[in-house]
Amino acid sequence: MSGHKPSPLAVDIRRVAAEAGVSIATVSRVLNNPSRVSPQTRERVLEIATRLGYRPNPNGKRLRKGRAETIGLVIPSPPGRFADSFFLELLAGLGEGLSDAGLDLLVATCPPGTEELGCYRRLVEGKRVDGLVVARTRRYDERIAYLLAQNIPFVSHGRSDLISTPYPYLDVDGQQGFYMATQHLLHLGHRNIAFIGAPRELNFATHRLAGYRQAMLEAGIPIRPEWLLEGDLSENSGYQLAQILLAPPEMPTAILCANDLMALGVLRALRERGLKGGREVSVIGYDDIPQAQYTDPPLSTVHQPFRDTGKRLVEMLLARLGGAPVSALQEVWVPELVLRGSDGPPQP
Amino acid sequence: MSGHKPSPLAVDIRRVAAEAGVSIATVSRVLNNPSRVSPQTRERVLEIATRLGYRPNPNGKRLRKGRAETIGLVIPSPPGRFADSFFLELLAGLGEGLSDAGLDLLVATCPPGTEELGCYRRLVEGKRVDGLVVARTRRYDERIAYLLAQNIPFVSHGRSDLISTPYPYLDVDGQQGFYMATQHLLHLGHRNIAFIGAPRELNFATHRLAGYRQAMLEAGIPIRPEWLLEGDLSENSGYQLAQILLAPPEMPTAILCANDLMALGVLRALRERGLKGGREVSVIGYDDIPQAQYTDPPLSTVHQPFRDTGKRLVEMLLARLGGAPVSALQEVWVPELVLRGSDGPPQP
DNA sequence: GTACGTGATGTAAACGTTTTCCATACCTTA
DNA sequence: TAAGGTATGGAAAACGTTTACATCACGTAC
Repeated sequence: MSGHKPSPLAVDIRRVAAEAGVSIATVSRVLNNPSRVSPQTRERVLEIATRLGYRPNPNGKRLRKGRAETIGLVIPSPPGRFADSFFLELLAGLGEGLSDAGLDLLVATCPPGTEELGCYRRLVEGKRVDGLVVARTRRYDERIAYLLAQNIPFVSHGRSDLISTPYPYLDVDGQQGFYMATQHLLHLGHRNIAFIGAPRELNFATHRLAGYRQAMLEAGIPIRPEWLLEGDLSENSGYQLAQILLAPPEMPTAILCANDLMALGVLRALRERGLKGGREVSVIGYDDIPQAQYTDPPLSTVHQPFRDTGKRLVEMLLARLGGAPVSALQEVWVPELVLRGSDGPPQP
Repeated sequence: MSGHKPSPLAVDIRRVAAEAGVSIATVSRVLNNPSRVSPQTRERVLEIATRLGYRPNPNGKRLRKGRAETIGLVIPSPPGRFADSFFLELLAGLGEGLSDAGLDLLVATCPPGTEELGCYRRLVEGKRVDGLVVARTRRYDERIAYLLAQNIPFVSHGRSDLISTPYPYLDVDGQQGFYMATQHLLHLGHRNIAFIGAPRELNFATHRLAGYRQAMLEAGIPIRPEWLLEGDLSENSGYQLAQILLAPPEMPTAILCANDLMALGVLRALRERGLKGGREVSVIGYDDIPQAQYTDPPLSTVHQPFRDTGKRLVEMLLARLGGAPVSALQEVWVPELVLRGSDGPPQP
């Protein structure tokens, strides 16, 4: 019992050619290299092709061209998937540009126990993709090292510090972002500013921390080690760490969080203690996730334009596939500090 | 300036055959139909194939077999993308089963302005996928109608009411879920239960509403029209509608929300008015998104096993591709009511 | 001893494109 | 008018598989 039969009359290039009274070569040329064929026949073939609803079979094309006409994105295994909206926005941005270029987007999620690199191997060594987008870069990123070694085109969202060979990336400058955020708090008069960071192996963790450090250093304010914590980017983690920070004897007057989710947790902890974010304690997050507008108080944060990022990443990858040199494909964007209600001058 | 060169020595089936001293047909058989070849040669070929790291070129295979070896998922355009974690969990579940089966997952996101059906057309008429997963079904779902008409295998997450031809689906019974939730509230003594629903065209909206209606009917409690609202599933929408419900003269003692995000909004509205969820007003959501555990109070809700759903959807789709009859591929799961802190007996 | 099934392998065709090479006809130019 | 360039289109090879069919050797049954 066969579940489905293939479409009754597959209309292939032969059919179009026959109908138009030309060779298949001509039909192919009309579609891929229109200038190589006379206007009259071009029109005729085109008309017939659309009338018949002809769509070149992608597999034939791919085989002949030796390309997959597909780019890949590997989504890390979900235990540790803390940024849902990030990936979906990115996906949306990627998809948009790709379908315009006639490319497909292959998404692989590596199963929980699996080595992430294995997913990449499968995709590139199995010739399933022409290029890749690498997200959530780590400080030393073996994925990037691997792709460089294989000499396969890719672009990375975020840099990887400890890799010497240049490669294309698009990064939003987390250092700058948190430099601005910290400076803002300093200008408001804060001196006791705590920092809840991200896991060290993630590259942006280092950058955001560096921004905080730089601002504090410039202001001549020493950083208390007990106010320098590291969370796992989950809401709950922010909540837990806030408990530590808010315990006596001395509380910070402001808390900087490496992402919004943790900031949400901090706000929850404040609320439970009857403290109001933005009054007793200022809180600033990073990412500007959708919920950030609706917290109580609305969360001040550093905005990342994920969607635009995705779109640009596609452009860069396309350029790379087209042979553009790496040096032209390294961008660092400056993020924007979005002040809502969760920051304010310190209580006297 | 070419961005990258293809791998220096592509190892194809010919190479393996030559190395093993057999014909390419034999190599192919070893990989696809091992019983057709003698144990000795099978071993030898296998050994050589792995030593050389041979991977059949997917495009050759796909062309010959006339299949895409890919299944598709269309993610709706993000304005209106209210369930981030839903799609990512689903993706994770799908991906897991698929890579085991050697299939790829093609994800298309239709650009904001675009007709969603167009994405489906592109995928199936362009022969880019062998099958599809349809998510977030609508009451009359043109996508399902289209796929049925095209006779292309698919499974749907959720049913579509107004389509007569049977098709494979996996649904979590929202009616049952909210029937249980409402009954629970009734048992607690609530009589004034409001309902914030989802947009009517979404199929689960109808189901969840029906569960509420059924329980109220059985209890002999008339439903007040002013307590029957419809939101857009966003957190903010829940917040706005709660303002209406909480306005004098008379407030409901419990509010049922068609999804957790809106329930979060309701909790926020309560908080702002100094009311405590679960004491003054009970709130129950639907979905059990990650944040639900961490709200204040923790949100009582109806749990949907998205990940398992994704895994099962793949199994069903595979079965369908293998020719299983539709009648064996229709499942309705019973969800689980998860009681946390946001429900309780009504205030006297 | 001939005929025949059977198991193992090879040959070659096909899948649907793109692209290289040729052939033809035309136009230009000396 | 001959020579050579240019525009146009066709024939055929190639991309890397899978699979229908042919071949061959061998054991078995009569």
